[in-house]
Amino acid sequence: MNQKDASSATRTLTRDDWVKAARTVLIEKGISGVRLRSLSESLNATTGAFYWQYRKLEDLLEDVRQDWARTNSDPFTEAIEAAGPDGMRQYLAYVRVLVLDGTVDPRYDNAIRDWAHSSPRTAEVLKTIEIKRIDQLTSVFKAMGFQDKAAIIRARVTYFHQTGYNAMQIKETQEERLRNLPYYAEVLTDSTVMHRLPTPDDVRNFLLTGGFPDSGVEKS
Amino acid sequence: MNQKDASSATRTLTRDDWVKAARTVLIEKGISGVRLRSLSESLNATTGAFYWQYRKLEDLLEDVRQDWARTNSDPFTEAIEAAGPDGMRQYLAYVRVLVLDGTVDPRYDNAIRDWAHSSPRTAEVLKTIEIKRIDQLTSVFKAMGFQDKAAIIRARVTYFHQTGYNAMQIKETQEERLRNLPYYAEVLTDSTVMHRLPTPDDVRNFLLTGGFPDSGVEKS
DNA sequence: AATTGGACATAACGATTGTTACGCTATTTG
DNA sequence: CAAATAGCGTAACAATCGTTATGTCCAATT
Repeated sequence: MNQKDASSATRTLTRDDWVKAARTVLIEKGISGVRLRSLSESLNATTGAFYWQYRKLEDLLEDVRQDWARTNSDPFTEAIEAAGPDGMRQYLAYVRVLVLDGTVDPRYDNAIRDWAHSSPRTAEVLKTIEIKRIDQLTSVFKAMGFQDKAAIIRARVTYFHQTGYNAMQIKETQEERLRNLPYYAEVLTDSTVMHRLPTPDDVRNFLLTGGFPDSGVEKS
Repeated sequence: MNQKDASSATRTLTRDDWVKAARTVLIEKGISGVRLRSLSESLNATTGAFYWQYRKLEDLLEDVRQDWARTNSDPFTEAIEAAGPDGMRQYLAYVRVLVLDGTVDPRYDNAIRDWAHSSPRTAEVLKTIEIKRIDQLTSVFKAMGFQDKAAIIRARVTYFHQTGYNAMQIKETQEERLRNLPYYAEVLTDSTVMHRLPTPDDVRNFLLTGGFPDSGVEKS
């Protein structure tokens, strides 16, 4: 029943293995599913192996929090910064990461938010990241031409909307979601440019190219 | 150390006492805080008292789910139905329950949503209620004059927005929230009528009276 | 070849969980 | 007044939790 498989070399679990395992369980079962013995089982190891890498469970959990802070925020930051100075292009980059990229897992956000209700430290990390995200969106809407107050409000509605959408585990195909996008975009950005995109593929291309490559994005 | 206080009559705990205690802990500590012994302590009783009222813990938890389904949904239903046929008045009634009434506790919603991630039965109850709520909001926006598709989208944005707002435990005074309301309302309903309300008290009165008592609500 | 140390497995500890069996008491019933 | 039952308290059960002490094996070093 011992591990003699997986090549002949000595198995060496890394901290990253534990973080990945914990993240998977956290996402699928919530923080109450993150137990030392089941974690160890999923890695074909025992609790003794864990305490070789970590001094206590809390240390692993802190690594998970930091992992989330990076993997679920950096893609947005990078995409928006790469979109240039145009606000609408920045917004489209944001939506592209949300809908088309596979890098960000919204269920990870949900799990962290749930966890935050029973863990002050998690709540602290969450709050820090959320303030960063909303500030980011605020600057996007300012770049679109909205005044300070209006930009803050739209950033909040956009972020709350996304949070609520994720929290509800909506079952939609990507096609449906792309088809609905112009309607959401109209409410959130007050722009109707995306209504000129009749098919989901049009919407997809629009997001991937960052808007019409010829005319740019119009604003009144 | 026995109970000889609280008048001379025999203490008689009801199922409702247990439900209320469980709800309080659920809201403040999450489902992982709902433990038999601490529940019993909060009622100055022991676990033996619990098993006189319930066969098992799950039976109490089901009562909590049903309690939530009622107390956090009925007020919206009643307010909207009492608002008459005008869509904007219905929307204002919805917002009034949300912001001014004290009957609905948004943290109760959060707790249930968290719980749903680790409890399939809770997820089932939650989904049922949420479909009901969005359908309700959809009919409100239809009454406002929006076409089917647009009404559904606005209902979702509104509900997701509310869900996200609650999930994030925003710290705002009621005054701030009232002051922001016209901006949110503009985005969600595409109406600027509430911008004529300069002070929080104006917004409050507007919500309580269901709109301008003289002119009604204008639509193009 | 003998020794050492890294990378675990094994097993047990105390604490806490839901649950159950049983004992007690005050009120009601006959 | 005696008996019965409702309404609990008490204590122990097995299961599970994080944690620790100790044992074991393979690889690298000397």
